[in-house]
Amino acid sequence: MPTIKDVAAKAGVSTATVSRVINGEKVREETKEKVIKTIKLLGYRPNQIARSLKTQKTHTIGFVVPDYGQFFMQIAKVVEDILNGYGYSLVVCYSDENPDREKARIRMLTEKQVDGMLVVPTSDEDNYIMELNKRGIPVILIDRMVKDIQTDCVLVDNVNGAYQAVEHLITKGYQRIGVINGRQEVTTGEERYRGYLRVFEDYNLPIDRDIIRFGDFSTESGYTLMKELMSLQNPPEAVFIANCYMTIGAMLAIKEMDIKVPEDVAIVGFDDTELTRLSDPPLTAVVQPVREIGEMAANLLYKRICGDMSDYPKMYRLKATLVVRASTDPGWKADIIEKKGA
Amino acid sequence: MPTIKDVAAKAGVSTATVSRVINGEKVREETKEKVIKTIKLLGYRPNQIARSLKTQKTHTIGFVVPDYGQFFMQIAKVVEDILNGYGYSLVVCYSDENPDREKARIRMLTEKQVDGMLVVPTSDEDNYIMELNKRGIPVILIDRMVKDIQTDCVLVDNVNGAYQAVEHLITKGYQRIGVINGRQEVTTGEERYRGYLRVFEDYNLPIDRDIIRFGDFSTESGYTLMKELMSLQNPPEAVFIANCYMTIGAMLAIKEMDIKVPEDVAIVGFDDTELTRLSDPPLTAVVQPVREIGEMAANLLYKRICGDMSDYPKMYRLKATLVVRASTDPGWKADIIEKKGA
DNA sequence: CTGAAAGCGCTAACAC
DNA sequence: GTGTTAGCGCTTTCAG
Repeated sequence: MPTIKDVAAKAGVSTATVSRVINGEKVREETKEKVIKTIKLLGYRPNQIARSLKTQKTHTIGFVVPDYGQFFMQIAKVVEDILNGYGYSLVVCYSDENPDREKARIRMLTEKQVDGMLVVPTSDEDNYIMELNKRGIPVILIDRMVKDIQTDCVLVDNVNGAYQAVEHLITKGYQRIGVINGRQEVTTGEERYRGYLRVFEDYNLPIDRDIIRFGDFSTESGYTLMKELMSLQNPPEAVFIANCYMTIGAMLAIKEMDIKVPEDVAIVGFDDTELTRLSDPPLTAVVQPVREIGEMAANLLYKRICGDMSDYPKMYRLKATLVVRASTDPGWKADIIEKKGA
Repeated sequence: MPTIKDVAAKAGVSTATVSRVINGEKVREETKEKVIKTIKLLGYRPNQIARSLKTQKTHTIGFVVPDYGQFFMQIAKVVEDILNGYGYSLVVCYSDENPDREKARIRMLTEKQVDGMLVVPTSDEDNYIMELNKRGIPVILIDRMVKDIQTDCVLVDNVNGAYQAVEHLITKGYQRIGVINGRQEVTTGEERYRGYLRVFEDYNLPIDRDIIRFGDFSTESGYTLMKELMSLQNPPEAVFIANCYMTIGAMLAIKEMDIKVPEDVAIVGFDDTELTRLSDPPLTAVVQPVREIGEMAANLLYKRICGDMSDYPKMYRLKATLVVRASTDPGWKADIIEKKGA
């Protein structure tokens, strides 16, 4: 690998000049051409490590997701595209919904000197986040909030999303509406539960604790809890499930128990995947604006990296949409193919 | 941020000593303790960039996947876990099945000076791969091979996988068996097609070009081609679909056309996802040993990074397994829950 | 407009 | 066992 020195020597200029050419600074046209030619000739590529050491910039940004499932990876994809466009590359790593692991990953990213970070926090406490901000590393929270912390974040209105889901069920005439909640230590989980409760309040309906369950967002928990619910003496007529993995688990349970949807129990899930459309029956679901989430987050982060803190702390609250399908509507029929978003 | 110099000064030793302590080299116990105490006191963290500049090692490895779908992300997860264990971190990026983009990502990783790379090539030609190897950057090919190239790779026996699938169909008594192939410029696509053809040869059955289609691995192509097939005057009785995204597309088409599986047409797909189990009906599929693929690849790469080239070039060929479900067997009934692998 | 030179923070000979 | 010192490859004053 040739270095800037080799280029300088071969071109008969100083390393400073070569550096200037590389960085697009003012250099006499003639000199510039000579340098560029030599660079090509030697196949020279600037050493990013050396450059980073000097400039304190790595042009890398980190993204910590709880898991590598569709929802977060779709976001990762749009984030990566946008950031690539700005000349940054993305390091994605997963926390496994585990605050300790999350902290470890963030620490790793910090040591790698990323210029900024996107994180989906696995807990609503603990604020190493502010520490990063203090250290001058911009961080954008995605999807979930951390309490008592003022920082940039891109969120979805989960209360409203859940509300729509449950209200739809009520409108459809379902009475005993159960819920499989996600992790309450995380704002999405808590907010969706809140949305569920609020419908009952607004409609002045009684709440039955028996059919309210708490899972951990995993497929397994969805499976177990759905089995529990449907084994009740008086099982729910409809169930709202607070995320996509639990919905998958719940559907597996239903399949296994030979229960008819929506005749025996209506289902409304959260998040949209191919599965929602292909499952038997296709699922009514609250769908989140994945592309927008990614765009807002990537652009906001870029703005911060560029030093523009003008509207800090900025909070985006995007709206989710209810998509009705057969799992809450026996008469439903797919007439148009819904295109794959990813 | 304190530097090694600050620590040295405060502890009253030389930077060399501090460095030795950090790197676990022999230092008098007394001195070591003093240094460690100062490190803690100052909250010192070694600057990885500086270290990399000096040692020429970044302790980072790159992974280029065609997409962020379940199959590759499951592999990424096991790879990341293993590599993390060895003190390496993983940068995953996607090529979008596009050779140019792939080249760009590999170039980016090279400039980031990764210590090694895992790549799922998007084409069976073009060998910048060897260039990397020559440059001393170990590369392991995953899932797909590059022709005329001798290098480490972890593959699945696709010919055999497809063979099992189609043979199963024949055993079940299906006669007109169609296929939706993947990209033939990629070894998995080509091999699976080869497996399909070989069954016909072995069983001395006629091949009908009409029901052989070529997609590009995408959901869209699966959708379109399945529609084409089923709109034929004489549609196939069974279809083998060469990857999971196309299977999804095909199932969407089937749903839309109101075709019964397996009564009107039997389906066997490739790769296992929750969808295979939840779709209507659950899908017979060739499942690849995801965990093993990741383990073999990560460990082999680590070995290479450590300078052990003993068995180079090593080629692993793992076996795929056929899992039979209702899409080829009307009598099938799920009795045990198949646990989520990821 | 260009060059000389001083580091960025760390490691690794090489001395002592 | 520990210190001195010369870089790793680049950017960036500061002179000229």
